[in-house]
Amino acid sequence: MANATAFAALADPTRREVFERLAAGPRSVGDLAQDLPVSRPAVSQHLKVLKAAGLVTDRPEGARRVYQIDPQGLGQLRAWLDRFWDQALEAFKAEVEKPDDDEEDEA
Amino acid sequence: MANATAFAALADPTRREVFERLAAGPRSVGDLAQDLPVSRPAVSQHLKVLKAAGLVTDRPEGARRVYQIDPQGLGQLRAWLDRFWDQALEAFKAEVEKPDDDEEDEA
DNA sequence: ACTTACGGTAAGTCATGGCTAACGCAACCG
DNA sequence: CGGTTGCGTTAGCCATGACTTACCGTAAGT
Repeated sequence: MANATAFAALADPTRREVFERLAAGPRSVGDLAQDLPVSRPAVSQHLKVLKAAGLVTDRPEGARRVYQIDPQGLGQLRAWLDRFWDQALEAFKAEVEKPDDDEEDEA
Repeated sequence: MANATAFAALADPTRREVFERLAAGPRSVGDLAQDLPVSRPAVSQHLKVLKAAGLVTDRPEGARRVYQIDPQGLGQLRAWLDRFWDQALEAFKAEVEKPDDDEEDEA
């Protein structure tokens, strides 16, 4: 499952912070680290994880390195969640509509 | 942010396994643990986390305890992701359409 | 009431990973 | 060219958490 890494990536609070900042627009590593409570290497590592999860892309811009959101990874996550949503909701409805007796199809 | 716990909950592979099994329909703890590679207490702990994240609900059924998906938690997660999707996509488009830079890195 | 089944909790172990500090490398500028 | 700036990487430390075994409360069956 490809979104396994995506979930793991977004599970970390700092990483989500980085990701949210990136959602507003492309930023460089040092720029991101400047208004975050962690060091620059920490941000760099987090970006590495986000990149591996397909959530961000990096582009070298001179000496700097600019990171930005990768809509593809986010889209995959969204697609998985949507599929899951349908399945879960269906099972949920089926359970609600059966009082306490096991009637298969009633409504 | 409420979905912080949801992301953390779904980040664990075993917990996602439990959650997916639950998506197919309500199950009891022992039932779940039976076809999972972990012990019953482990499953119980995972369910506790999922419940705290608002992803599942539990209902005592005699001596058993039946767990099922909570569509509300899943819906919140979906809503957050959707909002985020719009924001990220907009920023992404704005960056691509920026004229004074000629990079062709669009998906 | 005793026994059996089921689940949650406590304690302890072990692996994962997030963090900092220190180093190496490449790109701008004088 | 040499100094400076900006990033990535490595090594090591420490906190978090996933797991198991053992135990206890509770509900049903006899």
